Amino acid sequence: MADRSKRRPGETREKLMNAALTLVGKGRHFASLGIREVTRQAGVVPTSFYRHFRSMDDLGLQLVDELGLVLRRMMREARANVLQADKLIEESVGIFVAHAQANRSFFLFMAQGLAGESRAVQEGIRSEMRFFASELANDLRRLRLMEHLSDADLDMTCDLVVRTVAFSLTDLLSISEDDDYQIGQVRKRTTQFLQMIFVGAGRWQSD
Amino acid sequence: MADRSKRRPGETREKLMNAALTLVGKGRHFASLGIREVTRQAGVVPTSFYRHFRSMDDLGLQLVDELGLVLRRMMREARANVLQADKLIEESVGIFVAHAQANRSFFLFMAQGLAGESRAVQEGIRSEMRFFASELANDLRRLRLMEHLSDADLDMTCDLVVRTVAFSLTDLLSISEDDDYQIGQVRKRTTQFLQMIFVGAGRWQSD
DNA sequence: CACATAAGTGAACAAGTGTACACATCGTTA
DNA sequence: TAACGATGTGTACACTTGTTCACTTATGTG
Repeated sequence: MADRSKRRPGETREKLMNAALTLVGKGRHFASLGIREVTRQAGVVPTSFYRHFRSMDDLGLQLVDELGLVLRRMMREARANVLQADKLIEESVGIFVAHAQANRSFFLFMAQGLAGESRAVQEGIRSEMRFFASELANDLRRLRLMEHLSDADLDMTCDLVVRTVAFSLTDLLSISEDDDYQIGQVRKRTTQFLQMIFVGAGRWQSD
Repeated sequence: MADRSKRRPGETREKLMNAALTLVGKGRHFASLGIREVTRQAGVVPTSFYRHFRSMDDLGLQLVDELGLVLRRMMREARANVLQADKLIEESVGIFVAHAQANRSFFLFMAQGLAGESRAVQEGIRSEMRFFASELANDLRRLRLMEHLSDADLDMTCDLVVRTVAFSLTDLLSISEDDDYQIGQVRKRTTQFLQMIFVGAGRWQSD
């Protein structure tokens, strides 16, 4: 009757995950979403939900996995575009901001999840951030930057950088999607933050 | 019948706000709380809710106001106890951690609200953080610290400091309330972050 | 092709939800 | 004391919610 097209495997699963993201993108908080609401948004009958997810928390966990892919794509692009260490910070922040705009709902979900309801989602996001930080540390080593820092101190620095950027996310996501002026402000300020951190790291010595 | 005691003005109002905080303290997300749920936890009939709040968002806003008081108390204590600039950072972080532990639910609410559902609550918390940062800038000026920084750069630094501390909140709140070792780790790491930032600020020069 | 399995559907139910209304009770002020 | 406004209560209604069950339909493998 309503099957106007053949069934693609995993299609409904995607539809459900996208539906959740869409609702988050519309300003809703993930923790307040219900199964029926999501299925409705996806144009699917409530029962279908259980074919793919055990609960909303489960859906959240699978979203975290996809979030990981988004972050990896972002890193790859950053590595490709940031060739010389000259404008390193400025360009990286630019790429980050661009990705945050392009995948707004995803990053909203991430920001929400950090203080979210599900312990598992929280831990998943935290883990993605740790991975991101460790990759950043690798890159800095590869570029022969901050060579005077011990491994532990470099990790600490990268952790601080990632946190700072993550916090900028909440700024970015709380302003209008196409307020270019404000977006520019956030980018500028974030760049300054990172510059200050790296100045500190440059002079850092363990005691 | 059930009025075993005389009515104190605003008693139910407090009970409702405390109930919401209690639920948040138990791991629930504020955005997922319902009116009935809160009134049940408060031991009050659902209708009473409307005598004090227009909606859940409204309750959230009033919680933000109280949060402001908590923060101000914390600042006052910090100012009283941090006499010499010597161990300034370490002691301040200590006081912060202690307050976060003592008012766990409040700070949980704050961390949630930063990426929360209600625009108004979000803005309220953001505003509290701005105030906090500006007070910090005042204190640093008063202590004759970072005198080489322009007002704008000092503001920027303090903003970064407050963000960093706020992010540590999510670390702190995601670990067990009485895992003293982990708490110590967070305190240590946060202290390092701030030290690195201040090293950067010490060498900072506008360009 | 046949068949097992995965994916989607619709109806149903008990429980929970927000909100409205009319009424009771308290504290205060005239 | 009388009357009033603020606060608390009980009942009711129309929805929404999560989950279950039995059923149909598509897909891929032997």
